[in-house]
Amino acid sequence: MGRPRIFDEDRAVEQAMRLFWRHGYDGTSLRDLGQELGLKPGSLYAAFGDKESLFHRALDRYCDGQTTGLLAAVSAAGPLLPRLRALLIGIAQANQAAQERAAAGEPGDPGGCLIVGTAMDRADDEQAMDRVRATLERIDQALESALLRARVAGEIPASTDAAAAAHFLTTVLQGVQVMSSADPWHPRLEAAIDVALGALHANRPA
Amino acid sequence: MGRPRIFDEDRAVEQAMRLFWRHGYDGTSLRDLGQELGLKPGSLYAAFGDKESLFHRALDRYCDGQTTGLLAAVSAAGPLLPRLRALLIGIAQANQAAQERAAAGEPGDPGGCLIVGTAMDRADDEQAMDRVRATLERIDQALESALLRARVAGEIPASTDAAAAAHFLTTVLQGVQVMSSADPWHPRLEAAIDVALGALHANRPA
DNA sequence: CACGTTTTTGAGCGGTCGATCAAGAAGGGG
DNA sequence: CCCCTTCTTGATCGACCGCTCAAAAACGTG
Repeated sequence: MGRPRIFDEDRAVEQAMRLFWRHGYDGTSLRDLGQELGLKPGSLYAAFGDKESLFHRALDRYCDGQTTGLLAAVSAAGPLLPRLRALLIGIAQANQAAQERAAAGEPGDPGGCLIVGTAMDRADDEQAMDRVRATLERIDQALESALLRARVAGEIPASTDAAAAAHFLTTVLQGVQVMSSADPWHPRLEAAIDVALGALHANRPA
Repeated sequence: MGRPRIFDEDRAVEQAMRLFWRHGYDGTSLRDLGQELGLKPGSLYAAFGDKESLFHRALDRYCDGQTTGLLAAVSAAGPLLPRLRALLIGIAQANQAAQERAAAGEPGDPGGCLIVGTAMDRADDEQAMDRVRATLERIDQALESALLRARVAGEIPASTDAAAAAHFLTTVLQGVQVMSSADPWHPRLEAAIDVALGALHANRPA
């Protein structure tokens, strides 16, 4: 009973996520959100509570999307290292494309990374930081299990410390996010990625 | 002639830098700045122009400080790799200490990195992004020349591509900033750093 | 077709934002 | 000592912030 909702809650969270992704938490006002989502303040508050709660839901969605994409890219069949290479270069290319789109005023996914941005300017939002940490942990574990499989397959040396290598890759992944957000695509980043993956080929006990 | 200034402009920029560093651009209001710097709005505007100009000066100071510290750490005498290891672990420890200080409400340097934060949420501030890119470039070049010296000294293989390795290290450095901002210190990050530096020892042509 | 229930709507709350400006205070040059 | 210049001060501007709420609208139900 009662008047039915006119908007799709999932879709609204998705749009809110893109706004927060593009403009950050402080840079996204409730009026921006209301306009983009087609919701007046009253509906927005009835549906999501306050701005922080909506941000947390948007961040959750972003984290889910990122981990899902990474899991798919990493857990597919076949050699792991070429897929890792494609993944890292894909991040750089996505950021380059976003930057060109922004310069041309075209729509599309924002550049940068909401996880990195949240870690940088919402350090005292405990709930958000918990989500960031959990997501980095999931990425780490996905990479570790993929590395274990690659080790069994003989793709990387049997002496490889999979946990250390996984955390290394997670770190490189965040670094690539930062570098490619700051700098438009540069072939050197590709070379840097190859150095990173070469560390896995060549990883040996000290 | 005229009334002399009662505040030290350099010191004011330094304090502004710390505020922007800790709270980000949007999270730092002119009232915060005025209170911390002991300046009323009129003086602030007469001395620095608008908020964006003051931010650019603060960002410049931050970048100068970072590159100076890195140059000192990297261009000293002796083996390079141990110094790189100390540098990267020092970043992680500084972030851990800042996080503990923040939790205890004590003063001190903020955690995180203003360069990474700027890259994330001021992507369309061209002047700021130029400064970020230039700083990353300087870091890159400092690392490259240090690697060239280490190559001559036989510390790393003669076949090492110094430019690629330098960009790799710059990328890892940004990744360490992100990881250690998100997660309190974890021994695994140390292991990841060792994997990264192992890539230099073992770096070989493909 | 009324009724109760839920959602939508839009005005508007107190507060803060970045920025401005006139008036007063504090120096140096004549 | 007075004047001109510069800096400081504090009130204040319009705009926007996150947020609230009463009234209107749109359903299921009796």
